Amino acid sequence: MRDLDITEVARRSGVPASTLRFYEARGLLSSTGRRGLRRLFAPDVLERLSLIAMGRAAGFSLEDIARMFAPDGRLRLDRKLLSARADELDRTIRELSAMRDGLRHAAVCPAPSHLECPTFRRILRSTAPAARSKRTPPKPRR
Amino acid sequence: MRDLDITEVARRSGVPASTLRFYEARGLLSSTGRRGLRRLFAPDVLERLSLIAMGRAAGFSLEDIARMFAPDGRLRLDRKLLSARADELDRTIRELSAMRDGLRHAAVCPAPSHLECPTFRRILRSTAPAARSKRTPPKPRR
DNA sequence: GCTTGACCTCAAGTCGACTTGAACTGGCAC
DNA sequence: GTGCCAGTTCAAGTCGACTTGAGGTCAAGC
Repeated sequence: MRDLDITEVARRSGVPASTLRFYEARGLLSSTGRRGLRRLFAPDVLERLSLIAMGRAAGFSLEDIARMFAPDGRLRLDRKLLSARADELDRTIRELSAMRDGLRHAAVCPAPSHLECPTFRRILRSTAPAARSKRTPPKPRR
Repeated sequence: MRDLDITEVARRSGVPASTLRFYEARGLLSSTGRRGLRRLFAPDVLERLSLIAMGRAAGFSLEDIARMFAPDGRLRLDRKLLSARADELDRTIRELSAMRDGLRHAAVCPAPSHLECPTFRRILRSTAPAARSKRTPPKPRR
């Protein structure tokens, strides 16, 4: 397969050209050359973009992800790092599950004020220490 | 109980004074007066801070949270909003669970390169569309 | 009455991941 | 050969939730 120009990569991957340039600047991607000014990418950039998306979805920073690629472009995963992130996700999942249950309860709880509902108060108490953990849950981004 | 000064609130709640001032500016909190320059807060500010922490943990923005308090300070929860957030959390939890399983697998997978592992490739494929959802997983904050 | 130290205000900085804007350039169509 | 358009660069802006810094003020202790 021929190299793809940046517009083609953007179209096929759904990743905006501005992001592709940004990723290249961050060392996450490399272009194989230019046609005029226009960047060209080897076809495997699409797989690379999937890997990056997966890394992001798993909660790694771009910097972490950049380190997962060897200079030759091969994947170089640190199994310890992956395990640690899995543990982290596990904790998060537990917290979010409790929060989800609390929200569902609050949505149907008949108590006149939520502060009078024992279930609500229990969750409130269990959240307090979690607040100190300085952990922010996922947010949809534009 | 007497009103608490800002330092006392910070000490008891674990929330930095700078954050308390910030929350007040955002309308999430209100001080009852001053002793000299120093802000005073009614004791129930502590419960309010727990509610805010809970809201944050559930993924609401400060603006959302501010709207959950009536002008008189009472809780005014929008059950629809809570349900919607619960559904959102549910989706997130499922995604994170898949990701966690993938990470655990990758951490022990014996395939020489992860790209050769079928499990890894399956997750890679399932992540791709998720990448378009523009959803960022939770990150520990300092 | 003067120093001190903790709080005050307000503007600006931070962090991560991008996006946007201004000014420029080069291949392609005509 | 020339004009257009989609690319290019680089700096700056955005978003949310705070934190930090500079300079000001006040209650309290000596």
